Amino acid sequence: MPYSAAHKQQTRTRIIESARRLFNRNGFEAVTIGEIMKDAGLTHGGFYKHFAAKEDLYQAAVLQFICTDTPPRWQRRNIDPSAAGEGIVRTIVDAYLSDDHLRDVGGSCPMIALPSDAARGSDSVKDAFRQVMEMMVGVFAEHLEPCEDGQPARERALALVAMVVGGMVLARSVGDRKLAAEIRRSTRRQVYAAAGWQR
Amino acid sequence: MPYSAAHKQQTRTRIIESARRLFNRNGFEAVTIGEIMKDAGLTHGGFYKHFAAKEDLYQAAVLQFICTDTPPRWQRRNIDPSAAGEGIVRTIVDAYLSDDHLRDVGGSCPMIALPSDAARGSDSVKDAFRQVMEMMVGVFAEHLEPCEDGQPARERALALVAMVVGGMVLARSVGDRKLAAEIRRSTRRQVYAAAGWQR
DNA sequence: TGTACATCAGTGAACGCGCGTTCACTGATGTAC
DNA sequence: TGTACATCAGTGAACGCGCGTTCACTGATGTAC
Repeated sequence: MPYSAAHKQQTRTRIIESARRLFNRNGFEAVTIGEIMKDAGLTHGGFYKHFAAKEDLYQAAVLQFICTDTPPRWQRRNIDPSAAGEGIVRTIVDAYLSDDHLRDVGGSCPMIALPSDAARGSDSVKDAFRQVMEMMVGVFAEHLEPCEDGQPARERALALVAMVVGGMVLARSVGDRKLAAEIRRSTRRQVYAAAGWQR
Repeated sequence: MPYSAAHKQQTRTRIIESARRLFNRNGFEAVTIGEIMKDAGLTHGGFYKHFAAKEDLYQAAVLQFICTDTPPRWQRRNIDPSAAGEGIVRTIVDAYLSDDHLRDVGGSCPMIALPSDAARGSDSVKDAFRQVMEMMVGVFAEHLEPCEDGQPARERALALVAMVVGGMVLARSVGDRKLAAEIRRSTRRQVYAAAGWQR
């Protein structure tokens, strides 16, 4: 067996990483196989040794966000690894709504960078989106204190995720930097109020 | 002057309406000039008598949502025209998060159908997005009761818009109908709680 | 340890195709007389 | 009122271009002896 299985796996991962970054920036349609392969240090023809078709990359690129060993800078810089309990959720919310995340289009969460692309995509892309969302909802629900009014943790987690995703999606779409900052600030305050946190 | 100015204006509007519907369904990139013109009952060559380039349609198509005389069915069926005060906001929120809106991709709000397309678009598309958002924020801020904790009306309006947009964007992206319904339900309850409404 | 071999990841020219845009034209319509 | 004319919205063939995909090939590598 020439070229170890590990070598092929590494190349495949490199292709997916390049694809994720480029898709995040320009969408599924606008990015070409040639661009992805060039970014991965290869030529376009080799693509089909790893994937049957361009579409097969979409799901892999979305899932890469929750499977990667190398989280993007906006996560490393803004998520406090020593946080515990509700602090975990709080530090994730702050990172998610951070200026770093807004600007890091290539490394951003796919729910922010590719929502309308996914909505038009195949069932497999949508399922990848579902997995990303469920992961975030799961972390939120696990660490949020139970609500005194009896609201289920999952319901509250879903609403908080919708809030931060909506805030970032709008901030990215409106263009105006000041307005984008205002949207993120308002969203963060509302999340804090809904979760019963100070400040 | 052959063909009245009104006739040309009508044709132009028809093209924009077709474009808005098709863009909402398939995104800016995937829709062809030929498809749009065919949908408008014309042939592709005539497009350039109305627009200099395909890209010029993007802004017009987004703005059409807030300039049209014929609102989509999910608005007509779910928005109560007799509502007053906070009831106006409540009826808009219910319509926005309705099953009708989720399913009516072609007639949906561009903030739900085209967010990632807009984020990658030109300044003019982003400005159209800003106008759509500001219109919704304006209506919310105008009719929401002032908050006892001193939160500015605009800040609360922005957060509520982020919430309903985020809920719908996620509902459209995950594919699973039941999960989409759960997201919308959780979002609606959180909006109601944040606005201090009953139920 | 050295060598011949088989495998298959990666290369790059070539393919068919459909896109956005152009352009010479056609013919419906408003206007002048 | 009727007719000749000028305008320009709309037509459809044609264009260059770049895409996704294919395919004959090359050559780096692990294995057998």
